[in-house]
Amino acid sequence: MPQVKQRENNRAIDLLDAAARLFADQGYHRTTIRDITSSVGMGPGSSYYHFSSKADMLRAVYTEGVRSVTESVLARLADESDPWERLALALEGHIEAVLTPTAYARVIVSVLPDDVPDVAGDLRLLRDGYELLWKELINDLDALVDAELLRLFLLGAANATQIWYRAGDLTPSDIAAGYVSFLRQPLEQS
Amino acid sequence: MPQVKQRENNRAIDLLDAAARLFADQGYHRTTIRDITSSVGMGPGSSYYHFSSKADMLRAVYTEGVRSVTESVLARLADESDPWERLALALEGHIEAVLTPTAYARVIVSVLPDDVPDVAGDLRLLRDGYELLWKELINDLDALVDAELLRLFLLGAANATQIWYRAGDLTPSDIAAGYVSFLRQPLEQS
DNA sequence: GTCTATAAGGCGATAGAC
DNA sequence: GTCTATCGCCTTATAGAC
Repeated sequence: MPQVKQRENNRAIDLLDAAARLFADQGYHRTTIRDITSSVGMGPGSSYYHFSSKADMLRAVYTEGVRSVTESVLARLADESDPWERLALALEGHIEAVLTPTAYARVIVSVLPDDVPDVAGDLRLLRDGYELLWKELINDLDALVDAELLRLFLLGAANATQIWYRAGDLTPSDIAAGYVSFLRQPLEQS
Repeated sequence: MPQVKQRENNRAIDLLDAAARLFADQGYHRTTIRDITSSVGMGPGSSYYHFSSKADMLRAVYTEGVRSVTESVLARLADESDPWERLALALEGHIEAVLTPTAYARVIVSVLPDDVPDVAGDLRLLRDGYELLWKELINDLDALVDAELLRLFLLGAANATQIWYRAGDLTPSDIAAGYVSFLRQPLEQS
């Protein structure tokens, strides 16, 4: 399997950039190999020099998506030790990655593993690895609730931003701060 | 446009049942007309007597999905006046509809309007109508927060259950109760 | 109302020239 | 490494028999 060779002046990266954008914008099935190659000025058959199949391109996009969102979240956590502040920072990193037009991480939200049976197992493993990070963040809150349900609640809401968000309204940072405050403060007036 | 004729012994309904199930399970694009017709014992061309196109079937499924989830939510609200209890009941109705294998409402979550440009406008109108109900429910809380963001937060998390839920764990009712309690009570120990 | 056969086009992937 | 041409398959939708 011809993987992406870093550091080389490599057109494979151009292909992946285009694939990530198109997969996120149109979905995997509606995106054709011709869409991807033509958007980087290649002929229809040329992508097969770099990737063995369309599903192989998705796997490469997913891998880079998980790597970059993990890096982005961890970078924000470096200098913070308060668990609730850490949660807010992580959420900000996650939402920003999920909403940034050029970010590969968009695809790990918009394309579900089951959408592409050929590589579903690989995609699920990548997702699962990333979610370990979130299990830790939630556990560190020591909240007296079902930690797993809380994680699914928060991450579900965070990923759903991709469906309704349109630039110009709130910033990803506003959304993250709002979401954490919903949980942190009691909303009920008593 | 040959719409579904109620009260008649009509195989169109069999087709819609199959289409709803397949669209929700596999997505719209991966589901073929042959999948749908063969699962009700019809030949490939016969669906065109009842529906003018595949997108037309999706529109019919969406319409019934919105109608039934609205009905299900409103039924639960009939005898309750406390705004937080109403929210919990509505969420339970919504999540149950979104998770029940035979419910058409699954499709309004799993198939996004933009997935099918041909009928995207119609689908968006149907969704918007349903969301009015939720704007009311959230406003009635009189919570001192951005009501629109709170609605998107809660509904986003509720719809995301469809991705991770597997029967046998929690019930839809457990999930709804948990989600509302996360918002209602302060999670932070101070 | 449903069937079979087929039209018309798009798809992923391959082959061989350059 | 990229091109063009094409294979083989699958798709939605239509036509006409029954």
